Amino acid sequence: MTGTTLKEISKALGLSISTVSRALKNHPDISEKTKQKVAELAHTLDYEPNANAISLRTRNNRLFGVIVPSISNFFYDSFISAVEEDSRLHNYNIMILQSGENPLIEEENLKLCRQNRVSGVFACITSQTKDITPFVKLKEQKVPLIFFDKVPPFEGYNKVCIADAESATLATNALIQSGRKSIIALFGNENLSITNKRVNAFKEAIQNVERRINYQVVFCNTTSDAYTLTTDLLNNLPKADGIFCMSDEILCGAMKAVQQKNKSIPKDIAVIALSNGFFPGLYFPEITYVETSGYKLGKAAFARMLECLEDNFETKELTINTTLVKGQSV
Amino acid sequence: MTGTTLKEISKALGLSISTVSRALKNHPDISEKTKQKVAELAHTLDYEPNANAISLRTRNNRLFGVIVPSISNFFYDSFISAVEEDSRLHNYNIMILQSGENPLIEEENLKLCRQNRVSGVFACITSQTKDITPFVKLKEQKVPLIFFDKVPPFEGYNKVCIADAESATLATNALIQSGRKSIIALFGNENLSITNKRVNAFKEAIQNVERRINYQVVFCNTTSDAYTLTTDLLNNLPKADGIFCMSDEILCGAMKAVQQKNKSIPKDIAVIALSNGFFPGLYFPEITYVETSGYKLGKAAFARMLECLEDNFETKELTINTTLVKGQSV
DNA sequence: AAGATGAAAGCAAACGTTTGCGAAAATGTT
DNA sequence: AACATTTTCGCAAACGTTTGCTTTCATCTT
Repeated sequence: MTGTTLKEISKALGLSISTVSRALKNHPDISEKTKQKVAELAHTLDYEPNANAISLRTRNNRLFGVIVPSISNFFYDSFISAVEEDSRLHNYNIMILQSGENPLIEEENLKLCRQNRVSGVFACITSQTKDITPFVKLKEQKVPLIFFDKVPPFEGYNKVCIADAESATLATNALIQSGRKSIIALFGNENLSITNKRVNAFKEAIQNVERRINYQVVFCNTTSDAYTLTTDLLNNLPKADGIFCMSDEILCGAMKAVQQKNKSIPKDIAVIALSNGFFPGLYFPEITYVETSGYKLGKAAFARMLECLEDNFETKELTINTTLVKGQSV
Repeated sequence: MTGTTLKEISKALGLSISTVSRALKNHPDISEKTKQKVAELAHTLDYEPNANAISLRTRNNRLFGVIVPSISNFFYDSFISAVEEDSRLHNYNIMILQSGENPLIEEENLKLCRQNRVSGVFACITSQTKDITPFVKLKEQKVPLIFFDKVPPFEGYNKVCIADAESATLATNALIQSGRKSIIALFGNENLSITNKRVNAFKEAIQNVERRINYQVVFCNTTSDAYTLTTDLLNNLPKADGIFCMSDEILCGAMKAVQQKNKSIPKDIAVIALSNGFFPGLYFPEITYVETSGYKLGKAAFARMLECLEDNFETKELTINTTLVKGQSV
């Protein structure tokens, strides 16, 4: 029922528990002969160390908490995959927690992390999160905390982000260079700094060009927001010839509206998105996008975590570069 | 660093550890006065019980393992959400593990579950999984195991599945009733029983109708498989007027091909899918689908888990009904 | 007033490991 | 042969809880 223990093995072999423990860990103090015997019996008895006991004793459970608004999201999924991959490599486990855009659940999740004495936490805050004191508690307990993607607007934390401004600039310039004159620009939640950075970069890119370019900026929180807003805008601005989508969710909504209007891409209208790459490949023609790679972000976040585990004091803000991936939509 | 402990509270208050422990649990043996004092200090000291110590002592860590091929999948995501929701309600945590269609990682994940002494496991096997002895170990240790969706073809296990045959029948009949005469039928991995059940139901539904209906069945493992195969078939069978998609992955691939061919839905060709509902809503016109709800599946699986935790012996095979959700694609 | 009752709290063992230190046995050194 | 050294192993405490049992008082009963 509860699995073999060191005690059982030690009894069966007439050894002490400590000897068995050391034998299994290949400790030099133990002779090859006993190591053999122990290994054998452990195997036939299907011995599996009790992770809880180990964590308790060593005060290190080799577990990371990963907190995201939702796992139904290819961006976070790829982030998680990257973290998971590296965790496996370094013999860590991860506990994935969703906060569903609800700060209360987010706090619950943090409590879970603390109660499980995780070795570190990767967190992407919800767009509703104003108060980050639950996160501060972690910091007080010296458990490394890496914010990623959606990060709080405060100093003194580790942050790993997409190069928000750069990515928006890249996308906007692509639209400009294809000669578009009237652009619908769809952004996400207005509360987030990630959104504002992108909006500003978008506007700046447009102002940097001599030619006069019309644009309309709107904010939408969901795919269906994006759909209805795009539909409206397409009706009100019949001359619109370009759509800028800040995220995959938005791209999906916008594309539905474009399909409904029966606009031809890229002849009638160009579409570009900041994206992880999955959704753009789903459409025909494939959507041109600026890659905001959750995978790369995850790799960077993990590397930073490892640094923190060694020397805990400093905090850093990192940025992941982005690249334009050409489809046929611009 | 390591958080407040009962010992610290007890010392500060001149009480014994056991008294503090009982006070925090509202045990009747403890007076209201001390309960107050303890609660207060615990709060100001930010006491959080050490989950590892509790699990070790009580041999019950209130943790479920959830093993899926991938979380980048709306079906599994919604399954996980359901399980998570109910787990939260019952004060359980879940450990989400991806096996990435790799039986080796799947086994690793199971080992993790065993080492963490989880209270139960929800598992969806990979399409490559032939050998289920790692799962058998769990059974031997009397930890409840619920297979869901993709389940092994053996007796004596708890299984919770979509009504595979029924869903395929429903979808096929919808195609038939709209008068389609030449159907492209796209299915997933041929190894899986889930696939075979659906194929058979599809064929049967077609044979049950008097009218002569052409069809072509193909198997595809990925979205891009579905895309290329659909493209080919659309070329070879210009008369094709219906597409049956066994899953969301397949739907996405097929739709790309349809968009490329510039076929009009539903005039030129009807499209129907077995789906969780997310992707069908992304297209215009919205795709008609038979709802194979991961959410409902999760709810059922959790309920079954709870039953197992009470009386461990029996095993059951359950089935979730499906319903047709009308879009404008048929 | 003496024993019985009950309320409130403490003792100590246990969960399964890890690990510093000491003990015993085997080997080496002169 | 006597001592020093090394190899091999065991003892026991600790990690932070929970819980059966005991102890200590204050309160009732008669």
